[in-house]
Amino acid sequence: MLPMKSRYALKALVFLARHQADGPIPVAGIAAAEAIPVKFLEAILLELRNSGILTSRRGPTGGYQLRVAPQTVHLGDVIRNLSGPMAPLPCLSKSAYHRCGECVDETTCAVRLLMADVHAATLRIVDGTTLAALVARVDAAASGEAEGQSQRCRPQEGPPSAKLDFID
Amino acid sequence: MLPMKSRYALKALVFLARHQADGPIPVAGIAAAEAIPVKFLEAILLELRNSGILTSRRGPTGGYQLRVAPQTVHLGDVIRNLSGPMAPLPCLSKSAYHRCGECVDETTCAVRLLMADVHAATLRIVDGTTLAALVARVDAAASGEAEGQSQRCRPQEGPPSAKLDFID
DNA sequence: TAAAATCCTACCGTAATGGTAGGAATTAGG
DNA sequence: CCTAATTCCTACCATTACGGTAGGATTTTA
Repeated sequence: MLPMKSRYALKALVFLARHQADGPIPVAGIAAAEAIPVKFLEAILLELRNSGILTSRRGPTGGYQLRVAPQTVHLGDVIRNLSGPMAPLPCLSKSAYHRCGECVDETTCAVRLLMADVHAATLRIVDGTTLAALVARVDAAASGEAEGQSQRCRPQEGPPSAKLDFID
Repeated sequence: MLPMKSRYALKALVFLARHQADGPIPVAGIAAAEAIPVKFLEAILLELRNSGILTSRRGPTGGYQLRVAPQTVHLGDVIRNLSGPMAPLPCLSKSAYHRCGECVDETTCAVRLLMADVHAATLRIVDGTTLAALVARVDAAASGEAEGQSQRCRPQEGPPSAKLDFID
């Protein structure tokens, strides 16, 4: 299960990406629009700011704003920042690796071999999708809704991305 | 994180698949070979038996044994049986669906659109891999270890599997 | 009948999750 | 300079899931 923290963060980021032009937006506004507990969202946006993806301004007319372009925000990094590594096994995490303890031989561990594929597939999606791409996809879902055409997730142009070095 | 319950189960099943010819194998034997807490494994194997994938015999010379062919055991079902549905969001689970509560419009929910892909990719792997295939892969890893050739997970012959209806 | 095994029920400590409470610091507008 | 709106920061807390353990009842073989 993706933790609420990450769910709320993604929702808030999509919202902020949509309202880039409107200047800083207060937490209360986002919370109301997305039905997220205010104080909880407050803490989440603070973390996102401390990790460099948001800017904030205090006082009246203050609020949060994207610091970087939505095209440069990789969703995997968002999830990682808030909820830690996503590896399904400790021995598959690059950033927080540690042996499984019970594992007799890591290179021939059945569980590891299976979950390595799962992990790789997950990373390819979450790290291969940017905030901009996600917003585009939501738009596509909104307009294509009637015709029922569910579209793919990566409408990103350019060469199929130069060897991303996925972390976790 | 894949729960220990499922990890242990997968290890035990691989072990049992390897020792199919040896008749029933007592819990203590598997636990010792795979470094799994005995009483915990006891409970796990019991569940696997109740779900129909293992047979048991009591008393001396008793133990556990595969009830079905390893080619028919889909690893996704094993995980589901022991640890419940794997959907990363409640609204993506077929077997335990329920709305996210905070979700304003489910069909245009950004989080859902993203995680749907992750979920699908995961199911394609865990439900597309059988116990037999996993054992084969471990063997491949064991022999290919020196040459360092990491091989793919599905050496299954036949057409690319007739529309599996993945559950969770 | 003794020993080896499965089977079953109950319990339990620890950590993570999903928040809430309360207030301090900053800033804009009047 | 005062007030109100906002971010920022520190604590706390209830509930649940996880990863087991304990103890014994039941079955079966030798």
